[in-house]
Amino acid sequence: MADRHLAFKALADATRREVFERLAAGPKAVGELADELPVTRPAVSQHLKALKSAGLVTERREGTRRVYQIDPAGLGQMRAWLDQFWDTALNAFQAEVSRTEKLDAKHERRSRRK
Amino acid sequence: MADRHLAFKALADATRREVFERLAAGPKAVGELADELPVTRPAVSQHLKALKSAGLVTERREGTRRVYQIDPAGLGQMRAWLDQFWDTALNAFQAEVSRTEKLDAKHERRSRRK
DNA sequence: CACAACCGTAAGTATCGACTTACGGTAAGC
DNA sequence: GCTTACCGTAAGTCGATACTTACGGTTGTG
Repeated sequence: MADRHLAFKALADATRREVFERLAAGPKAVGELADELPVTRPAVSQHLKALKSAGLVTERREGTRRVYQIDPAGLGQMRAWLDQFWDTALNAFQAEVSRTEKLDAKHERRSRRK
Repeated sequence: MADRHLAFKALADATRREVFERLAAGPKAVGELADELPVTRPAVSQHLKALKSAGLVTERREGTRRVYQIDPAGLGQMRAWLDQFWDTALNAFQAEVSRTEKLDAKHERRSRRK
């Protein structure tokens, strides 16, 4: 659980990302979040459930309230994957650039010859 | 254009992420990608369109073929946002941790008193 | 000038998903 | 105990979207 797929899918929705960003400022209860957002409380509840199963937030009961909080582990894992992916992509990109430059050099020689 | 929303949404789909990851190894044509994947060529074409408008890949015509390639800029922008977000989230998290520790200390004193 | 290779788009379909209202359940205040 | 506050889940609805097949358009090849 809490794989990349769920994390990306969770952050893909605008409202859910909004919820997540508000939580980044500090822990909040469900009702508080719902008051700040243009959706109903159950909608926020469902979004929080998705974020939780993605490993991005944690839940804590505080009396009758449900306080949600960001889980740095989820973000960190996502960031780590993105970093690793960034390396291979950049390498492939630069390899392609140098390959193209060689071709350009050939063309250069050819056009200079005529 | 090419905002975070489009990038996250693009990477949220499993097939599209698969396409993107194959492209990370090096540039490929549409047909090549379709051969390696369990979907038809038009489907791949549509996914590439989404990735392109998200700023994650670039297109290049090579004869009758359409070669797609990763655009490091898109990934970098995404990574930058995640990094910035990571900072604020971690700060809020640690602030919450120290706040909780204070409360725990109070409880500690109280229980030691009885 | 056909012919073939390669591809994007249109159109249709079926599933997914984000939202709502309605309901039930648990903890705090009087 | 009874009410109030706060919340999660169920059920239903409607739009988004990920696929498919069908079609047309452009570029190399004989």
